[in-house]
Amino acid sequence: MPDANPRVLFELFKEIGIIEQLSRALLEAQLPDGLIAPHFAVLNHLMMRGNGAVPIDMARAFQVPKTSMTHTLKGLAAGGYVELRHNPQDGRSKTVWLTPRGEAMRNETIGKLGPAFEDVMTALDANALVGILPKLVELREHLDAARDT
Amino acid sequence: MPDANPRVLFELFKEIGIIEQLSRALLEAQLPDGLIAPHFAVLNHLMMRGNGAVPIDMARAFQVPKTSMTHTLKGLAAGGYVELRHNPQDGRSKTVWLTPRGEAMRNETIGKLGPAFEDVMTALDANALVGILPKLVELREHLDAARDT
DNA sequence: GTTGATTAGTGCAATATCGTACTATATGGA
DNA sequence: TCCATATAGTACGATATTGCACTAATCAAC
Repeated sequence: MPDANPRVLFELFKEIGIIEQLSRALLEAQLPDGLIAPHFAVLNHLMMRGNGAVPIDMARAFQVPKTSMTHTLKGLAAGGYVELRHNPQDGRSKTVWLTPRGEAMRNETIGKLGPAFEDVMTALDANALVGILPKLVELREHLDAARDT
Repeated sequence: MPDANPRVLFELFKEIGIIEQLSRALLEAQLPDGLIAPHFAVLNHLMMRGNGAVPIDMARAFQVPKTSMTHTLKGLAAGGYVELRHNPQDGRSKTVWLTPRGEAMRNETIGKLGPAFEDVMTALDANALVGILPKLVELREHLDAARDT
């Protein structure tokens, strides 16, 4: 009979916290100097979800305050990785656009992570690893829903 | 045939990052004003691993710089949750001791988290959730080992 | 024992996160 | 149209994180 005590959730969250820390370090080791994980997350978001996103929408997607997003975008723009343009639909807001430099950096970073990622996949039984993803998604969705209540 | 492409690791780490963020918010909502997750982690560590730990050892356990540990301990000591004593074994270092106030606060915080944790356990099929823990431990251990190379 | 190298802790500076307050723009109802 | 309310972005201040440099204590080799 498995241990279904809520106490194991502490273990689960502790492991997740450590993995987050280690994977973030792995990513940031590949990023250009001065850029950190949130910068990369924005580039990736623009790439996957479409260029020209509005800052407030990204702040909501990442669940960070809009002031944090302002700061992150300022860093990316200073490095020439994104370009901020006026939003023709709404004079209060802007739109964020990947530059070729930003797109290239994002792709190179992913490429640099390849070997480490392949290491994980071969060392840990890829199928079993992929198998836990749905459960993590479920957990994330539950926490996300509970956040409002 | 499952998707064993290393790309799914991005998904995995992304979910883990979000869960870390949400669970940290859940914890910090229960902590006294001015205390955050690292403070709680120290109290918990002293409780589980034994009172009187040396700061540098905790810094290593949490894989944070020793300056960060100094800062965290200063906050806990200012609130009266821990007490710093000289280390009779080593004049360079100190030892960290839970106060009754610190122990009580840690226990109360865990108590306050109970309902939310039980929600998760009932909503998500506790057995399946517990089942992913070994795989997460494996992943953490692999990343930890790869950190040095 | 003396001395050079190592280690624990902390002050300081640079940057990150985020709450508050403010400005500019947009929206919705009279 | 006009005006009250809401929203997007940012400046600013408080606190967190962390690298560098320094001090004090320890350790190791002689």
